[in-house]
Amino acid sequence: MAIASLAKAPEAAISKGQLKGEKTKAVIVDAALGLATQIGLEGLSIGVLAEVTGMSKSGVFAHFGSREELQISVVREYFARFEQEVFYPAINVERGLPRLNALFANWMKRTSVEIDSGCIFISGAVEFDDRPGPVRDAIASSVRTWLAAMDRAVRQAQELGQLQEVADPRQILFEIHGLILALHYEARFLKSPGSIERAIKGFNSILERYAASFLKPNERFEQAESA
Amino acid sequence: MAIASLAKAPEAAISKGQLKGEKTKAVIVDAALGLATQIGLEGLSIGVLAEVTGMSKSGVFAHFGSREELQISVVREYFARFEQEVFYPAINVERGLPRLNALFANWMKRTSVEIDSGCIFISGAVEFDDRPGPVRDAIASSVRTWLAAMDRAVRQAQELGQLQEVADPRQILFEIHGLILALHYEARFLKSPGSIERAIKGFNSILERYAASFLKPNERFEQAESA
DNA sequence: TGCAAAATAGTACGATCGTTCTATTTCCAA
DNA sequence: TTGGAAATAGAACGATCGTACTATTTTGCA
Repeated sequence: MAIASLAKAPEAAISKGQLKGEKTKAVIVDAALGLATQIGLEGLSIGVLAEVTGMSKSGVFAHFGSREELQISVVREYFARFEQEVFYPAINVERGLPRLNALFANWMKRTSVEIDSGCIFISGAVEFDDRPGPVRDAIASSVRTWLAAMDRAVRQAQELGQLQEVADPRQILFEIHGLILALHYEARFLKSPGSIERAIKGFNSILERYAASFLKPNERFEQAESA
Repeated sequence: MAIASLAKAPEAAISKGQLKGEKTKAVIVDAALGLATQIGLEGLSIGVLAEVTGMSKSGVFAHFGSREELQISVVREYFARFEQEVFYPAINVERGLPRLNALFANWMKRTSVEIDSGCIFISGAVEFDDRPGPVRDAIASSVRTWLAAMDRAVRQAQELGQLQEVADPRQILFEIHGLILALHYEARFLKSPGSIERAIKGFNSILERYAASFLKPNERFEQAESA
């Protein structure tokens, strides 16, 4: 089960039973994803992509029909991997705080990696701020889908009496989102050390502040591994 | 007194006693700033800038000698205005929590405007993540200068016994920075309503959490105007 | 094995980019 | 007012971009 209807499974299904074209398309998207995380979706160029994959410009182009369609494919693939790394492993964890912890832990793990590689949901948001169109829509709906999943986890923790019922889940989510964005900004751009620890500490502060009662030690976030 | 040594006063000193060239340079930088906030520093094009200002491409170009130098001029001008709007009005406010409140209030006010216009410190961070050079340096040093000013305000509040001495100022700053970034992201990109209120609420939560004692009502942040 | 279809390559286009070079215009102080 | 400097314009450059159009090669089923 995907987070929502946005996941397009056939995308980038490496090898197996697919026509040759689908396979090389997956290869191209994979290369494009690597490029886009580093230099942004707007930095993507079909010429460079052709060079990297050892193909001709028109050969690459033919798979997408337009640069915009290529960008959309990259966003979809990025979302699929995000789902795979961050969301899926956490839904096997017990509902409530444990799952919320797992979701945040996975999100942190991915953001930590992206300190070096970059995050399309963040760079894409800046690039397509003021530029309506299908690419912007793809990014925005991906992010909204993910934030909605986090929102559900917060509400479940409330229903289970682990977080205050009166707290606004979207307020909690807003503050968590801020921690991730600050981590990305201060670590990736400003290169200031200790950012990861500060994000973790901030998350624990939020949980403590909204906790229905005092938390047991094992319910606190300690760079926990998730299934 | 500037925040630090970064402010280059002569930049964009409109009219008065300057050679003609300096005046038109200021006009160009002003136009470039308007463009850059919307489409980013990388989106700046000398051709478009010439069109907007009614000059020739080479006429515009001659003032800077390179596109990179133009971008640096824009960053400096942006910082100068940020200083003018956010920093200066707050240093006349009483040290400690009042000043910290004023700094945050002004920062919020500016960020609120930038929900429509864009912020170069945020878009620039994304654009120059992985691109070393003088433009990146100009942005990073501007942001660091501003964050250092905020850091000083937090420490002063601690020295005055208004915030806990044991608290890490950089932790507090990290969380505040996250609120601003979340506001920018969720309001400007996701267009989700209520973001401004959530940022304010988050700021008050931070102050309450780190407060040395219970705060009097007038020390809480309520969209306060600053001198 | 053969043959249509799919996949890839080759080439060329118009546009835009930053930059250079040279000419022209405008300014401003002597 | 004039002359040298400063400011601006004009035209052209090589490079890169996305895309269209036409070969050519490769694939996979009958």
